[in-house]
Amino acid sequence: MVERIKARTLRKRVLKRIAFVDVKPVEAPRRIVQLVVKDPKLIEEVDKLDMQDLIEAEVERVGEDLVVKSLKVLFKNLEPFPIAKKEHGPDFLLRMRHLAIRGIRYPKIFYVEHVVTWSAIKHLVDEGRKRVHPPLIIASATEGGAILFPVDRFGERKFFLSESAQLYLEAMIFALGKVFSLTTSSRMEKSRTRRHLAEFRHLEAEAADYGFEDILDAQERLVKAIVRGVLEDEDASEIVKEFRGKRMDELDRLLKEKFPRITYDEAIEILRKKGVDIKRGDDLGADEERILTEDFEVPVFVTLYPTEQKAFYVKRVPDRPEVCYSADLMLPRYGEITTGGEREDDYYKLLEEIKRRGLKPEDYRRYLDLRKYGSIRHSGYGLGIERFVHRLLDLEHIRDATPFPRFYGRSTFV
RNA sequence: GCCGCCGUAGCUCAGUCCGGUAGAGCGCCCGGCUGUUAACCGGGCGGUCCGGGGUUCGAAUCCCCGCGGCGGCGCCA
Repeated sequence: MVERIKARTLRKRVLKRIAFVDVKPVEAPRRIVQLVVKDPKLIEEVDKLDMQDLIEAEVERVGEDLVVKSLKVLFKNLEPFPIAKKEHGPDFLLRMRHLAIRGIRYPKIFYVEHVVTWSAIKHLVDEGRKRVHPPLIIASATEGGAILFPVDRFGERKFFLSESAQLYLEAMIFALGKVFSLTTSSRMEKSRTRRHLAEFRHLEAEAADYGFEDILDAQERLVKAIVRGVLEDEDASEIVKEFRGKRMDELDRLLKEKFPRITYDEAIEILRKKGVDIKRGDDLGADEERILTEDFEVPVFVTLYPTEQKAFYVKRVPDRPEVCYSADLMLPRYGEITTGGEREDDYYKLLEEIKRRGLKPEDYRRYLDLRKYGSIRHSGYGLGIERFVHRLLDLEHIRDATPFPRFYGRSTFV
């Protein structure tokens, strides 16, 4: 049976009387197919092929082989493809990212990212959440930091790129109850680490009538739904196995076991027992997070952080106002993957907290209105898609978890 | 904002400590090979040694400044 195939060449091995060409079919570029060429005239043609030429071939299946019967070059490279089969440095691959994504490794990563994203969205919709579309140009900071990207002169005023949709989601719960958004958040954090991007895909959710425990449960369900979705997808599951090597049991346990929940105070105690010089009130740095999670096999929630360490909008624990209803979900040996909590719903307490932190109440007038005109207990969380993929695939650097990464310290972008 | 490392062929790097006329592998071009799969074997082409200044008879190599890249801290998802 002869079939026609349109494909892009990837590698070739040409011998005297036989040639082999690895190609990626146009309609399924993640698949690598080996074509066998025996006809002397066609071998001559194959010898002239460059990587990434687009060919059309008639092939016949002979046993295991796909034997080429005819060959036509539809698009010929004008110059040799710059990306070789062998090793490249990170800088070169970033400069060439628009071409590198044609390779073997990147398509796998971005396919998994698609499955991760889709599994998350499907889970949230199945749970009754509605997807909403918050703005990306904002007037004032969500968390009051100096990390905002300014939008240069939009009219008279200066605006910024959003670093979180949270404040808008809090408004939207009054329209739709349980909502979520998937937007691009931008943060000018001057971070040069393998888990930071200046621009990342931010999945955020907010729900009316959700308390602190409810939102922890919601985050646990989401993380499990994503992992389940990936494992149930045959291709994605295979890719994850390939990237993670033997460490698949960790994912099986993640699905089966309830995520432990320890308080910040308990985390400090654990660290002290492990010989870390730390006391209550201190920040949990990267080292501390790693040491803390090294004995856990599944993600662990660290809850009830000191109020001073968290944002102004987090609700304080009524009989212990020095701590608040905020939790980070930490992955073993990685660190934070989500942060969530219950929001302060009392107008006067929120106003007082804004003033106490030196923020301007007029910048948060509309946010305060959400409490002024009849509020409700509510909670939410945020998850970084790239971080999830980074950890799921055990990638060296988070910048490989997005096609066109932007991060601090790089002067040019593809 | 802070700490550390690096810049040599299209790509990945050696040569830098201890100054003396530029190297390898891959890619590319040519030739060989009946089953390859990072094919293999032989040959060839290919260089502003990041830029500028200084020391020296002589600088890829030592010193200073600049630019670019990489890792980490803090911050965060």
